[in-house]
Amino acid sequence: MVRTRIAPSPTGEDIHIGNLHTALINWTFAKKNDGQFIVRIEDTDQQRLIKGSEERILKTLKEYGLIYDEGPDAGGSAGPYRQSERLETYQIYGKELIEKKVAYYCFCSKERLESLRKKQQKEGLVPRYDKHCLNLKDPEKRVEDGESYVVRLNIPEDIVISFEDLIRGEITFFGKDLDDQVLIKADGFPTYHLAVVVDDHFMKVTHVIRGEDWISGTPKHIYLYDSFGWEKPIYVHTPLLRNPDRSKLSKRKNPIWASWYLKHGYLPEAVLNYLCLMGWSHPKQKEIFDLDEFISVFELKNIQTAGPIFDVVKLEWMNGEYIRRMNSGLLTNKLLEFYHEKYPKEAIEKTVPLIQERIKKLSDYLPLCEFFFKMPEEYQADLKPHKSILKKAHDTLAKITSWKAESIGQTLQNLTVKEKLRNADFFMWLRVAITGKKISPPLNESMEILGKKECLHRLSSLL
RNA sequence: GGCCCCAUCGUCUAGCGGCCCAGGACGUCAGGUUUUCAUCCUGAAGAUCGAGGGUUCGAAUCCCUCUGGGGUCACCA
Repeated sequence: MVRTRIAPSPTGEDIHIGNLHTALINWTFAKKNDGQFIVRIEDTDQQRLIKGSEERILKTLKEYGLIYDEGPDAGGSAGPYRQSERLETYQIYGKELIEKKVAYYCFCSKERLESLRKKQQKEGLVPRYDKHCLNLKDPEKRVEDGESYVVRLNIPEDIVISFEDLIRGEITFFGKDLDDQVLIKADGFPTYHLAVVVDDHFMKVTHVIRGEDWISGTPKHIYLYDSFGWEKPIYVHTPLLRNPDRSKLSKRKNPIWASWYLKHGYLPEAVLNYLCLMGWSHPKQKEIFDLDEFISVFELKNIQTAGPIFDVVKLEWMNGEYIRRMNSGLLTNKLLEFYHEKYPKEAIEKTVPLIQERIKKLSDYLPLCEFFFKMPEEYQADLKPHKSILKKAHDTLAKITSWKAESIGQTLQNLTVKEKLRNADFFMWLRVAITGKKISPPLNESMEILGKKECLHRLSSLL
């Protein structure tokens, strides 16, 4: 039985787009194998906790349609799914490690650690704990006396730890390069390294699919699994999404919160489709496909190891493709929802055929179509020199009995011929007069939708 | 800096020893259609496959070295 998981920590505004990427892979792999996809909240850092973060992460995940089988608000037999609610478990296994001499109590002060680190750095050494507390006489007594302590992993200097990464092959680390990582902090909370191993084991996670920034932490996890005598999961370290300068995707250089894209008019299915293409490609080189298809053709082994740049331009193109291929009723509803029903459905419905091929994001709609809902407040061209021709246009249009795009167009066309005007000039003036803008949906059709009365009103108000 | 990961057009990628003097997509540029924009159509530029050595009859594909990029080195995840 395949069980995958993502383990976001509620220390940000929302789920990171990179985490959404790994969530997508975890979810897809679970689906493909009729397995379960779990969300576990890693809230062991009490300092960095952000209120409301967990709720937003879970909400965004749902908005993207990555529905989890088990999680803090979904239940499941391996719960609780919030690490802050599993503290006793970590305590028990921390003790077990101490008994097995795999871990030890450490009473060093922050100050000592700080000066040790400074000294090592000064000497050009890698900052590492010096095992100062490894062989204390009676540490249990000091713990019982209430002295502040942490529990550290005791990594032997001469050990060689290797593990197999499904897409990267064997990766080897040496004990001398690894630090005696803190497993249980002074506040009694575990650090990531203990919690992740204990939880993945008891939650029966079979495949640990996470970002490559965790590779260097993995040997510690391996050492813990071996010490407990537990079966290890299969590891897959996915490539990290990058900024255009190839550094790890960051807030400064990119919108990183997954919900940002939704708020700015991107469709969840388009974002997910684009994410599919980050470090993976369709066997038939297809670029646009839905999640069902992704599930059926996806293979973990085909994930690329090089870190891809997250290119918003291509994402926009893809979003535009999704909008283009959508049926117009659906697009109407999406727009209605996107603008919180601020505009009447019937009105949006009529305009959709005009703009469906012109917008790439839902948010492109309003700048293009706002003139349908209200008079232009400003005009992108000076119409004063063209008042007389606009007057003629007004009077000619006033005579039209059947207010249809075709007859409007024909009437205006005749006018340009009669007045010996260039189409491009005349229609631009009229376009600005009606819409306020130099760029708009097709003019005749727009005028038909606006209605005769409103069009004449807009023209006469300029005269 | 130590350790680890990675390396094909600007970007996402195809490629698993001969079908590749490297294919597709985004983007860019030029032309056509069009009353604006967008769409659409046609075409073009764009990668000495990071560099240098091997292995081989033959290498983008295998090996080594170097270079470059990235990650990680907390009582953060």
